[in-house]
Amino acid sequence: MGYDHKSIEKKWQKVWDENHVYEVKNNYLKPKFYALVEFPYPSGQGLHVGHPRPYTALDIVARKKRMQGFNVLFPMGWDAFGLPTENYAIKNNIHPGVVTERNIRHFKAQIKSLGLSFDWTREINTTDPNYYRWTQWIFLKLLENGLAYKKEMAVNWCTSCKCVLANEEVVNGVCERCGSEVIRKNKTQWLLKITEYAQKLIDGLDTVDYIPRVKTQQINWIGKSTGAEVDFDTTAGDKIRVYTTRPDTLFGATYMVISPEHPYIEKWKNILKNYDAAVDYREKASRKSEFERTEIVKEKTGVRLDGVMAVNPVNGKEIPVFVSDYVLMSYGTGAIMAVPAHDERDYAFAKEFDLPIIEVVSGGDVSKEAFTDIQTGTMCNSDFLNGLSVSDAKDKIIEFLIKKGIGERKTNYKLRDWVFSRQRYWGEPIPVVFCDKCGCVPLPENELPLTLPDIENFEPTDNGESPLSKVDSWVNTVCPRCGGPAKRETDTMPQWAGSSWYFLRYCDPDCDTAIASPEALKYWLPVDWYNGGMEHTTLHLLYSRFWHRFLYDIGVVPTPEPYAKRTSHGMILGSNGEKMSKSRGNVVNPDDIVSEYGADTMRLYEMFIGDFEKAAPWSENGVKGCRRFLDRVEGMMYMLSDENGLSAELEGKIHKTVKKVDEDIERISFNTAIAALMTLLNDIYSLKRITKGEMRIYLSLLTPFAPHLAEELWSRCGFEGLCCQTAWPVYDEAKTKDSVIEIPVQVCGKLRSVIKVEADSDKDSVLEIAKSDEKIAAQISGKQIIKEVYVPGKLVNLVVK
RNA sequence: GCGGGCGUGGCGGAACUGGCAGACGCGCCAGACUUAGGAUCUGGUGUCUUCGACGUGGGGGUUCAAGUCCCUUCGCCCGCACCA
Repeated sequence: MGYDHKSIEKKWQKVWDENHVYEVKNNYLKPKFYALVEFPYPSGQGLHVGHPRPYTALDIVARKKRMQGFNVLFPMGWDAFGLPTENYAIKNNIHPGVVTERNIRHFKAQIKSLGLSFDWTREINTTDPNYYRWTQWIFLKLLENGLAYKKEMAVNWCTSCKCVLANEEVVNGVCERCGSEVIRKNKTQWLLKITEYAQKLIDGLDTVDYIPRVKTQQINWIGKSTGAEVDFDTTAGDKIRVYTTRPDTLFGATYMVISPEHPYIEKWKNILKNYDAAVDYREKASRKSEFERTEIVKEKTGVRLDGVMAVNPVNGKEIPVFVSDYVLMSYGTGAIMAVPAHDERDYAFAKEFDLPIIEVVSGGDVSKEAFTDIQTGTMCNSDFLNGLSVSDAKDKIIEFLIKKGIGERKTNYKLRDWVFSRQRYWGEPIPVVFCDKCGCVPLPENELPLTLPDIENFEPTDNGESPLSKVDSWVNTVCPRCGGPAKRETDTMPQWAGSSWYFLRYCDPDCDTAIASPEALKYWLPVDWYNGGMEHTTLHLLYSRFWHRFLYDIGVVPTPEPYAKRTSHGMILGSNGEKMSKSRGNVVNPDDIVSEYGADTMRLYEMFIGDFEKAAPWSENGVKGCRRFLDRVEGMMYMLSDENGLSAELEGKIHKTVKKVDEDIERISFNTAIAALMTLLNDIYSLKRITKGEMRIYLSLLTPFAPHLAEELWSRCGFEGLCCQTAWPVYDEAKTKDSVIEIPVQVCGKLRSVIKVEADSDKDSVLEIAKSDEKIAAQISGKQIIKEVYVPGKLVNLVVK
């Protein structure tokens, strides 16, 4: 039963292709609209039902904007470097390039079957040397501007992937990709100074339209805090600097804590009576993985350094110095002043080690717990700060510290620099060489792209070197500066490199003189609407904003921010409400749905499934319901009259529906837009008649959601041109309003009746009609009306006694 | 612990600035057409003690009026997690 989706969908996809209807030219005279979805990683598993959800959503937006006369850029490509492909290649002994090509072919066929209006002439692939040439170019620019550097550091090391991970890639102490244990390991790594952009990345959020949870998550991740750095003298005759957000509590500092990795342990080697214990503690801490170290939050451990004391600069008191792993070397100065009365961690530590707790902000009960409220407290036991509020005390103490030359204001960020090296084969080679004479030398731009050598064995080495290190002919080269022998960098870039700027390449994908021509960038940027997963908020989204802002600062791109608007879709779960996975056996293959019900049904269902931003469980019955709707749409063909105008019965409803669908698409409410189309269809079915004029509008509204069927019916109605190229319907606000409206009438807030009134009636006449209504009269008879409420066009409420 | 979000029929979910709670779809019930129905069409469908009352996790409040605002409490999801 129903229409033949297979032949219809194939037929119209061919027509669209042959007529190049979705291809877009850089026509700088037309108003532009740039709609973007995150390009997929072409995995071996093929398309997941989760992929079409954001794709269809922005396809609807793109189609609507196109119909509204915009020059719409809606591109697609492949984020194709990455570990799973490489691991698959190792296991099956196939070149990752071959695997990638095969996966892309499969993905592309699947995506194409959905009838998405991507401009495939702009398809890009991050593993294409003509693409990664420019990824490498951006790296050289970062290097040139001092934003890329090499450093030996403790890194997150995935024991299974044998590879370094960025902080953002470690989730609950395990590798985000494979779930294996992540340990700390010292390695020399490339890093990018994203921290230098921390403030710009926060400030930029004020200028863009992102859904609030994306903004707050980025702000929290960057983690700005303000306070002061303060120098404490020590009995060793040197100074130790701490960072604190609460300089106001300085009088309450009763001990100091330094991180186990703090260099002063070595510096004080000869004066410490328990140096061995400190070193032992440091060893133990270093052997803990990140996971273990953060898991044991309950108990505080540490070692008191014997032989050295710090001196509180405001009262001259000597206070003990501890080593504890609750202080991190990588944040602030790696040392803190501990104020147990007003910090929960210090409080717990002080209780554990039986240290004095001195209240310096009154308002709480420090014998029970730390008092951390900065709004209500008043300073006490603090000499010249006594009686001040916390914020006034902060200003005053900082002034004091500055005057004495023992401290200054300081802002810190939790954000760390981006670890940019990966010891793997399948990534962009980092375009630098190491020369004995000249050190690290960047490749000249005209030597880009530095292509990956074709190799046989992609197995990572056990010593943590990239597989590239085994290719002597590639590694050994000449120094571009002195011509002497040099060795290439063998680490490659992380997967996030190629995706940090791909939206720029779409603007001008074949440009071979720049990442894209300045004209194209000026025209298309910023991306008007970018949709993607929440899981990329602190990874891809932040990284790409960083690169973009950098490119703006050096004059390569015309806008400080890459994306004007960011939305995010929810996950599609299995029908049991759990995440889809092979092990749970609840996976739905999009190909099966397209084959059995058609692409239009698939699209419609994923848009109708629920709130676009929330997770929603799959329901085969829901799919069937959407297919039933489309069959009923097709059924309208048998009710078609020859009239061209709008019938009196439907005119108002049609204008309302146009308005509703239009507005709902803009506010990401696709499910209610579809509901409006269903309601209108039900109205048409009750009339059993539809005019050609009505059909024309109906199909125009439907085509962004179900483009194949809309196109088919458009042609069967004999309408000119293509449905997807027709103008988006315009509604008349006046016609969305009814002349006679229904007004609910309440008595004492309880609904008692509904009356019909002229829409422009005044308060008195509405109240009169209401009171004369039979049911209302019965309710109010013999009672005194003490209040009459009329909300124009909404309701009447009579309060009686 | 901190930050963000959520809690509405049997289910997915509507309800935009407080103004008819439950749109639309699924499921279910009844009827029609049928040899048949897991197809289609038509009608019904929040709950109950059904001319009425009660209903948006629980309790309290503001208001003529509360799913929506305020306080409080319980439960769930997501993010961060010793960041001084």
